[in-house]
Amino acid sequence: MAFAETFKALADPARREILTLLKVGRMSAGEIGSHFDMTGATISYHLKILKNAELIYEEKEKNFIYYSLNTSVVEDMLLWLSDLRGDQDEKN
Amino acid sequence: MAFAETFKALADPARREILTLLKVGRMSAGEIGSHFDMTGATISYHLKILKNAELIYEEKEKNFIYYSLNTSVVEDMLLWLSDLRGDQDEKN
DNA sequence: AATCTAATTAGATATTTGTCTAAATTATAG
DNA sequence: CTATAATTTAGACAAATATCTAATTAGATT
Repeated sequence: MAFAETFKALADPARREILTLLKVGRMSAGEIGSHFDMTGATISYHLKILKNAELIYEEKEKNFIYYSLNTSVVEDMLLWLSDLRGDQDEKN
Repeated sequence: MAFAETFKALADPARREILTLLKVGRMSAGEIGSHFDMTGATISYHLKILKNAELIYEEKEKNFIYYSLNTSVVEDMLLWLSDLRGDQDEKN
């Protein structure tokens, strides 16, 4: 179970920012990197962690790699937190 | 804004376990510790991180310190994730 | 085939994190 | 007011994390 990995992936601000960027739609690694003051290698490192946590997936196309958000794992986080928060709002 | 702190607090499995224990009700530091194979000092360290993240709060009573879950910050996490997940289920 | 481009991998390193033992704190109970 | 109990704080340290530069891989274009 990769649940622990997912929480750890979410713990870094750069990675959360990447996920926010991907809300709009898929983006190449380079495009993602251009939003940060970090080397491509570092971006690549963060993308790998997000990928391992199954928070994003990649599609290779030409010589670009496009990344997209995988909301189904976000769904699992929501359930865990919702359960933690308790029953005061059972509609989730 | 302690939002980043909260995600980091949630990243550790022992800390998530502590939160789960507190779902049932408040518990003293020692009682919490008895559920783990760690020294009291280490439990204290984790409690401090959860407290700084405002995921729990403490009440001193006699010579015990009782910890309880603070669900309002959990609520903030839920909102962030819900927004990330997108609009396919707007009821939250 | 040679070269250029996008991205990743490898290796190094400083910082952060989780853990321990030992000491200090704080309140209760004799 | 001293001894005990619950917890935290301090200091040390190994492991994990985030970052960089340099090298490598995989495709695309000429």
